[in-house]
Amino acid sequence: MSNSPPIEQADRLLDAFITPMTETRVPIPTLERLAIYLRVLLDALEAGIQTLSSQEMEQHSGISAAQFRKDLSYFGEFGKPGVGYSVPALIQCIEKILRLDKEQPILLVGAGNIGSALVGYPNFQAHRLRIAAVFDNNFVKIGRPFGDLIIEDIARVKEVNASIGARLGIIAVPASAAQEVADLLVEAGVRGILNFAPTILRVPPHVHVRNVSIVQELAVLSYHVAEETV
Amino acid sequence: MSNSPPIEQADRLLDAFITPMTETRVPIPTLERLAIYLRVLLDALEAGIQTLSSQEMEQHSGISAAQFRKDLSYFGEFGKPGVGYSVPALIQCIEKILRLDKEQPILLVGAGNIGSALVGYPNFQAHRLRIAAVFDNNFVKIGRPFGDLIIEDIARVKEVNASIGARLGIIAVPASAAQEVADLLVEAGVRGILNFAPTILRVPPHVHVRNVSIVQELAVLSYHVAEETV
DNA sequence: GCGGGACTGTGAACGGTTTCACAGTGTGTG
DNA sequence: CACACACTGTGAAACCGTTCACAGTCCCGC
Repeated sequence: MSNSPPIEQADRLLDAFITPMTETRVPIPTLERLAIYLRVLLDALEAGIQTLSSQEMEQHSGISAAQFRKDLSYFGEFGKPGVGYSVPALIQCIEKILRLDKEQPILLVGAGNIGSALVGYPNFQAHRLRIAAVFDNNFVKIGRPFGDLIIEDIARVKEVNASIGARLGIIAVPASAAQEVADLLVEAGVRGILNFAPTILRVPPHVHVRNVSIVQELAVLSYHVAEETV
Repeated sequence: MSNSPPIEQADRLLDAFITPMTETRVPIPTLERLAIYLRVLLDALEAGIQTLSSQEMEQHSGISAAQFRKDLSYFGEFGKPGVGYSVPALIQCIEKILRLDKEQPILLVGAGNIGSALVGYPNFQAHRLRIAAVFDNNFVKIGRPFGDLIIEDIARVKEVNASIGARLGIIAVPASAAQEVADLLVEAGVRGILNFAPTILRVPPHVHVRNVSIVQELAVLSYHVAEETV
């Protein structure tokens, strides 16, 4: 897998994440930024850039150079003083940290509009995120094709995931059904849920939930655009 | 418009937002939570609940009672000691704070999968968010119907918005076109942009941008689901 | 092989949010 | 009318994340 010039550095880097450094919890904002760095790095790679300094990262990502270095310091040492960061090596490191180095199967629940947008989403592939199965509770939809997949009965989610082994799930159903779906996903072994439904999900402590709320985002913007008028 | 029991209180509350209290900037996390409170309150209203304490809000929203009270304190005093908060009155207040009390027209750019999901999104209506026009640059799509609307040429966005007067825009186009679209939106008078494209947009300081990145969300979850395995 | 320049990694200072704890206030009851 | 109760609103403390600034390291040229 990739014999980029600085082999030994790459190996050193790839091992780094194994040691979770100290016992320090990694701040969630840091994880979110990691994904941004990765995007910039992938663009840089495409542009043929081999090396990047934290200064240059600041220009491309809008995140301060100090922040970038601090974020990486939670996981190890990835740069060379006087030079910067090897683009391909750092990509591999961040991918490994975020577990995007191996394909991540994902269960999608809800074969509606949002679900359609997700299965057709082109950016998943670059990050090895793959929607491995689609579920719905509408018997009219069950059995129909959906992208490359066939819509399955949500009642069978545990059964289906026994062979897939996905740890991530996406809930794209109406709010009224979301909690029920969450319970089924958890029972099927899912540990991380991306929730598009406007509800607070109750899940066991070992399950992580992230909510995507378009209305919430627009509400914050709505406040800001008016603020400046007053 | 609603003559709920505590009329005089409602009026007192509605005036409160006019005074931006002190010069204190409202924290963005507070604004984000405001939208969550609003959702809980609307659910409560539907369930016929007239009064809510900060304790009950904590149970329904997952946000601590102290946080809830502190958040509201940025805008005024909305509760009655010993009783709690009037649900209908507080709904009106938060709507007014977030400028969701009057219809907010929104320009949508990108008539693809995400765009489809957005025009069909049922939750917008409850918050008086309305997609007032849809644009694309693909001449095959221009002129076609899209939900209740007709897809217009992105080149005409300024012209079209002269009559709509929207201050909010949504970018749902590929990353390669996002910056160009952002520039056009800003020129058309948009002050707040919700960006679905995986790029950092450069905009003038008076324009607010919020990014929605599904990949980023999944990346954070991906980290967490693996973390607990080690 | 040595010196200068460039850039990283990180402890310490800073600033902003969240949490705490309690004083203040309205309500209902006897 | 007075007391007990319930709950709010808010200064102060605690916590966390960001920013700063510099010591340490590496590379390159001479």
